[in-house]
Amino acid sequence: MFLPSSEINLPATLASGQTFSTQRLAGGAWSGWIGQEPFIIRPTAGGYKLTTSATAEAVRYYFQLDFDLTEALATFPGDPHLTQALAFAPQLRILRQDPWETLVNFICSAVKQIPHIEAINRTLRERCGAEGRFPSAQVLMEAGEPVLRAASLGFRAKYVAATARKIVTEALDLEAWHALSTPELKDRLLTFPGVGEKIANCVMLFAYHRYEVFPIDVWVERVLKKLYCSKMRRPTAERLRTFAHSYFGPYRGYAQQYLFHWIRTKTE
DNA sequence: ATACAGGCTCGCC
DNA sequence: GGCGAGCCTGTA
Repeated sequence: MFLPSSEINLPATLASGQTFSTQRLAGGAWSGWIGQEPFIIRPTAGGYKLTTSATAEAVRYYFQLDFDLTEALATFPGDPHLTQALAFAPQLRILRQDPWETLVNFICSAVKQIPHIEAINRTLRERCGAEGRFPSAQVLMEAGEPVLRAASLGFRAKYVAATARKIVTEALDLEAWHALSTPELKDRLLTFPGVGEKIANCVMLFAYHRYEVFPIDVWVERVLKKLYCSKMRRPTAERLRTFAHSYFGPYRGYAQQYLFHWIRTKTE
C-alpha cells in the first residue's frame, strides 16, 4: 500500500508524541502496529510503501486517510504562530489508536519523557504480550503491580494495575465507548485511577478522535502563556482552557498537536 | 550530587 | 478551587 507524502507527513505524525509503539528503523523506515497487526513503512518516491497484515480499511482508519484535513485546518485562526506550526509539519495527522493501549501509554506518560514511555511500551509488549502485541487489560491485571514496577512504571504501576482490574471486573468495553458523547466519555475516563484532565484529553484525542478537546501539558501551557496570553494577568489553567476553546475553534485538538510538535521540535 | 521532569492524588487551606 | 508535597525512575 502506498501512502503519498501529499496526504500524510509520516515522520511528523509518528514522532509527535501521540504514539509510543512506533520505532524508527535505519534508512528512514518505521515499524509499528495497527491494533494487533504489525506494519513496516519504507520511504519511496513521493511517499511511503506500507507493508502490513492489517486490512486496507484498518490502514485508512488508523492513519486517518479518510479525514479531510484541509477542511479542518481551514477553520484555524490565521495567527503567525499557528501558521508557522502548520508550515513546519504540513500534513501531520492525528492517528486513531487503540483505546486501551492509548490509555495505558498516557497513564505512563506522567512526568516521563517520550523515550521512557516508548521503552515502557516495548517492555510490556516483550514481557507480557504475545508475539510483541500489546497486552490486554486481563493480562496486565494478572501480571500485577510487581511486574509493572519491574517494567519501570514506578508510581504509575499501581494506576495501570488498578485501571486494568477495573476494566476486567466491571467488564468495561472501551470500543463501545466510541458511541458516547464527549462529556460522557470524559467522565468515564476520569473514573480510572491515574487519569486526570490531561490524560483523559489525550486519550479522547488520540484514540477516540475527539478533535474538540485541547490537552494542555507543560509545553502547550508555555506556548499559550508566552505566545498567546502574555498579557493575561493571572493565566490559570481554567483561563487558558477557556481561551483555547474559543480561540482555536472546533478543531482545537488539531491546533494543539501542531503547536506541540512545532514547539518541541523546532530549532529556532 | 541533588534537582527535576510532558501528571495525578491527597491533604490542607 | 487553589496550592504544595509526594510519588518511581532516569538523566543532567
